[in-house]
Amino acid sequence: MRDKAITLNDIAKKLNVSTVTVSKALRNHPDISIGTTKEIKRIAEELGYTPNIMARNLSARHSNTIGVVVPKIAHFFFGSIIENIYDIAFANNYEIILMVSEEKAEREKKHIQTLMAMKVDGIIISITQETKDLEIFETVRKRGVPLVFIDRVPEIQNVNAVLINDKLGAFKAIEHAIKIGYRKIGHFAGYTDINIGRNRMNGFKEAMNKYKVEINPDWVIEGGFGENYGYESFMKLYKAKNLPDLIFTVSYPVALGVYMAASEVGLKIPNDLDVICFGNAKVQKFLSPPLSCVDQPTDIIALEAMTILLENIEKRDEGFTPIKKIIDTDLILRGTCIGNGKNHD
Amino acid sequence: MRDKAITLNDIAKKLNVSTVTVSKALRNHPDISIGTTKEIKRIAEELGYTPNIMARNLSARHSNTIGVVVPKIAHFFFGSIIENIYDIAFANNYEIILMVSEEKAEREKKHIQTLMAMKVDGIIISITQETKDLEIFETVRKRGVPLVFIDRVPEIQNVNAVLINDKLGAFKAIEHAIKIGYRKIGHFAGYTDINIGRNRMNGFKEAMNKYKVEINPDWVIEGGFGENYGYESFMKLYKAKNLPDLIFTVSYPVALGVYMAASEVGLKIPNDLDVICFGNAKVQKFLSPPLSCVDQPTDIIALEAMTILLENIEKRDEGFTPIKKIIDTDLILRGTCIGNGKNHD
DNA sequence: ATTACTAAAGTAAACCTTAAAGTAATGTCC
DNA sequence: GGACATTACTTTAAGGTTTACTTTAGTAAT
Repeated sequence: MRDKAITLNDIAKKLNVSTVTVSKALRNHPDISIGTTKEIKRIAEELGYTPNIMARNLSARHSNTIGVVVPKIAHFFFGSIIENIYDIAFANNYEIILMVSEEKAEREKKHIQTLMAMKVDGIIISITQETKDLEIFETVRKRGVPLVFIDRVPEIQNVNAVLINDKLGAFKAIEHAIKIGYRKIGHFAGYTDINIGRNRMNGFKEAMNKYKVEINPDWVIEGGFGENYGYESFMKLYKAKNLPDLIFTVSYPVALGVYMAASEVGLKIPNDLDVICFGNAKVQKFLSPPLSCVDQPTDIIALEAMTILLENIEKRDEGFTPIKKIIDTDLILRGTCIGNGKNHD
Repeated sequence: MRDKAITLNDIAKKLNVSTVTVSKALRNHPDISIGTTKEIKRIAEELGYTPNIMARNLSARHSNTIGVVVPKIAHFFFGSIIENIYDIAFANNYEIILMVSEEKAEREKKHIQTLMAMKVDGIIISITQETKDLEIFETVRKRGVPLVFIDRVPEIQNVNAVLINDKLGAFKAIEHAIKIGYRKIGHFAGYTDINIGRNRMNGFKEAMNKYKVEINPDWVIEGGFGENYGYESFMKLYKAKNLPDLIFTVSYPVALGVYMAASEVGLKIPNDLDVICFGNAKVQKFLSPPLSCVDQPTDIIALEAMTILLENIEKRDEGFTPIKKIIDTDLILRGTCIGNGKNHD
């Protein structure tokens, strides 16, 4: 059934030259005369030769491949970052091996091991919300595999990281909310075990403290980054008849959960309850009402991460000092948190 | 800087056994005694051995890897399918190499070549909207690489394909629209060069014909699957003061473009203009109004595709007869196209 | 005519793993 | 006690490519 793949050797035999000559010719090596090179390329084309990348990589001891590990993929933030990473990789002649951890630390660890076994030239990773065991990252470092964290970073020093200014972003959102009159502000905070959750929480607190607005602990709920968590947290407060006027959510899906819950119980956003979230997705402007948010520029994150990684790969034998980039956010105001809610009774 | 990676040989030397003994021991081969196996595993662990997958694959002449090529990734439909494919692959001990063609045929071709060079065991692909040159697929077939098309399929016979029943899905939507009273129905049809566009168009026409509703050619516009195309098509009709009462869009992003344009010019959906689309995304229920649609079950598509592919891989040397699966759709009615628009003046 | 160099190739070895075949020591059976 | 199995290894070779080194023939310089 399966045609045996054409190898350098097949071409060599056909032309009565050595394998190495063919290998060199196809790579335009000056050792080989122009005539021979042409002839070899002609035959290679004719036979439909494609190099065996596994053999090439084994010989070259690297793979021209970058591993990317993300917790989720059917999610605008990661989808968009990944797409940008692919573009840059493609332009630089790298292949991407994408792994999806599904927010599971164990799976993440396995993926990283696989990537190292595949001899990827470098790794870009955004860790799961439950990643606690940091040994694997130490192993990566020991092996000298260039590594860049994006967005979600574990508590280790001296690593490359491209981060969002989560604290300032959250601060800006809450500051704005207070300025337009809100006082009863809640925060659905995701996991504060992880940097993004923790820093957004800190930004929230800092703004509240700065403007001397009391934080009601009932309104600050931790749990996760997904829709269901937004839904459940809302319902918990609703059943307790203890809703704030504005909820600041740690992510866009959490806000979506709130939207869904609110519509289910007949509360109107932004009039009965207002929402603003961290994280921007294309569709937010199509929601009812359009959801205001703190925007994280995914293209810049991807570009910075790839730039650092490619540089590290190039200089891998010299060693390098870790780079930490912190990307600023913009507050995007749409149909929520703009002063038409309960702050204006 | 970089620790040289530990190989089988390093372990072998340390224990004064042969490389092959180590290789066998680590794979629990019965040739090796329990004691030796234990000892070898202990040392392997101690040294932090990870197998070199490239060497293993070169030796095994396959890669335990599946290539996936999609036109887009930051898009709910593909994101969701990919996520499902990853899950199934992970459960079956396969790695996924994901390539994103960005709707560019040339890039797609290059990706497929790369995947073959990487000796992937099989390929799942959804082609770009501009793919015309089918030679590359013939090459894949010749090389005996198992291949499954999903959703978007080129015009070739005897290939594996998992398709949506696009025609019937579109028919159902239009039939429903006519039954609730719509007569002035337009269709933003994407590209009809490709099966999904063509079949949805056919379903549209068939329903219109069956119920003897006239098709106004001005309202049937081709162009693409993205938001901008929905936006522009709408604006074209709006400026010509020639809008239908209902627009059936070929994709969910196109509908989003219509939403955006409509809100920009101050038209209310569904009252001034109604919309229904092909394709479901999680967020549609959060739109204003919630967008009704023809649902494509991404989990089933992924499962069917992977099932066919894995079977093909297993039986690759025996040859196999191509399988074509056609997945049925459901009409999901939310806040649009439910009989509260212009059909009811 | 000898040395020195260059162009265009070839040979050997390495990358790391695995399958297949071989070996030596021990055990089993009638 | 000779034929045959079994156990626990080892050796050899193969997978396809590349890098480093060597060879050969021809040209140029002295």
